[in-house]
Amino acid sequence: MTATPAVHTIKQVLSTTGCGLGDAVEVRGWIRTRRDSKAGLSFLQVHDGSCFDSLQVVAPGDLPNYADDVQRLTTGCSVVCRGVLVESRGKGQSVEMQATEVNPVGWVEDPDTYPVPAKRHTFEYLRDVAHLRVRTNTFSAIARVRHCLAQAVHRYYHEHGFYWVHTPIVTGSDCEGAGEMFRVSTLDLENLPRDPSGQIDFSQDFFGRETNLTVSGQLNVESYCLALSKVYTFGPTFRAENSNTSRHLAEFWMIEPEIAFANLDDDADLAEDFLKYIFRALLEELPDDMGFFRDRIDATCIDRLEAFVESSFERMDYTDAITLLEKAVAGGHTFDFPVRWGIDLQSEHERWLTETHVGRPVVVMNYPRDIKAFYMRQNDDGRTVAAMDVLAPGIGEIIGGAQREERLDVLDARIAEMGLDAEDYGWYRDLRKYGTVPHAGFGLGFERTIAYATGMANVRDVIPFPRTPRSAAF
RNA sequence: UCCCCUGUAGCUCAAUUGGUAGAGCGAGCGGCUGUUAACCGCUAGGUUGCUGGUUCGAGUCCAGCCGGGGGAGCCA
Repeated sequence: MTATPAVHTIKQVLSTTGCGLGDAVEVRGWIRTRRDSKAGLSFLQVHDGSCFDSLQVVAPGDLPNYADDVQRLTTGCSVVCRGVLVESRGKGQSVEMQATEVNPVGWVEDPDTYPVPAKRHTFEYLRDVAHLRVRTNTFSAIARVRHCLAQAVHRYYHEHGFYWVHTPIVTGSDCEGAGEMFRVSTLDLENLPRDPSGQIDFSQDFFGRETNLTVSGQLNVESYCLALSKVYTFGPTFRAENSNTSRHLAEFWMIEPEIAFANLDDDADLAEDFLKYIFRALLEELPDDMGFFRDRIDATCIDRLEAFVESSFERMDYTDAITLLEKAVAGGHTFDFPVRWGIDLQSEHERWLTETHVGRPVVVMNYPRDIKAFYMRQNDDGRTVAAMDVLAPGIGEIIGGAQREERLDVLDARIAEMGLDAEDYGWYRDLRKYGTVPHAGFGLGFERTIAYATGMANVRDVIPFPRTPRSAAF
């Protein structure tokens, strides 16, 4: 009576960790391809998501269910395989399983209609079958990269003394900045309650007020920063902007650290150190997946990340960036949008700075106050604020951050100047009344980070189930 | 929201000045093979996104609608 073989992941089997050649093991997964040999055996490529590579399972023709089961296996079927690990006699893998049992678990009922057969597909098509696209090489690799980077984010902050703060998903609308938001309501859309003046009566809504999905955890995380010193959020955020680009999602994940007793330079230091840390982790932990992206998606992605973690970010003042752009124009370069001090940098300007002029990430700092948000700290020159954007080649703005205005009188003046109602910012102003300190933070778009790291061209393909205008299937 | 491109077999694409809708891949069957982007043969598979218009005749031209992609703006 042979003992039941121990269950192993394909990652363990291929790296012979916890098992070795000659061991009897069990693996569980899905068929990628089946190749029959009339020598009387079949080769099954089995993947289970534990690593990039699949395991070659050699099913001999004398298995009792060879004709009834093994030869009917098609791409997508799930199986439990038992057998002995042996050195492969073929090329393409060093270890394979000589199977003693191949047990189908779930069949593909009609191989002709299986949405992801073993052939090339466009990413556009695969978005229509997002529930199955993760069975492909590309999307399982993306899932592992996403996990790796998310773990690295938490590890970095944990190791550096930051606390992860769970800021709310549903927020009162008062303290949010500009930008379209998704309303959260339990009111009956067919029969909205009205007050005497005919306005919708939100006092009858679930929260007794207007509420929306968060567009940023920043304001909330500032409050925790001013008690815990170093904090961050990492969670979903929602923008109802009708943005149709390869860089925007209606639902995306954002990382927002906030540090107390800190200025804009500290903020830029943090951004640089943090990004290098997570990319270094990715290069070290997922060489196989990154190798796939290099070979099939973007030949330069590994070189780019290696250069990224080795070189220092270029830092320049907005004013100097404008001067550089003006010199480029004087030298014959043409932009669609004119360059002058005071404009917000257009995508073409940012691309020129990071791709053409510098060739690596650039931190642009100290923007004109008139084009930035009310909470950004005013500089002594009276015309700029301590804001920064990190621009990366190929993806554009990846980080937006600022030192926050910690002086109540200056903040109030700014609120009034922008036509906002100070009453709406009561709790936020309290943070300046009671033990205020200089503090700063930034927001990093997680999907843009993944796209940058892998060379994937569209953020819709680096999140499992993308939400975009007119698209929320699954 | 604006500009451009686009919609033909399960998927990726052909189809000349408007004139009988094709191929590759995938799938099924057979052959061959310790195979691995396999290879060879056969077979199945289509109201050409929808609605209307022009025409003897529309995949092709026109209008509207719907979907997809790229860019811009906004931003992360």
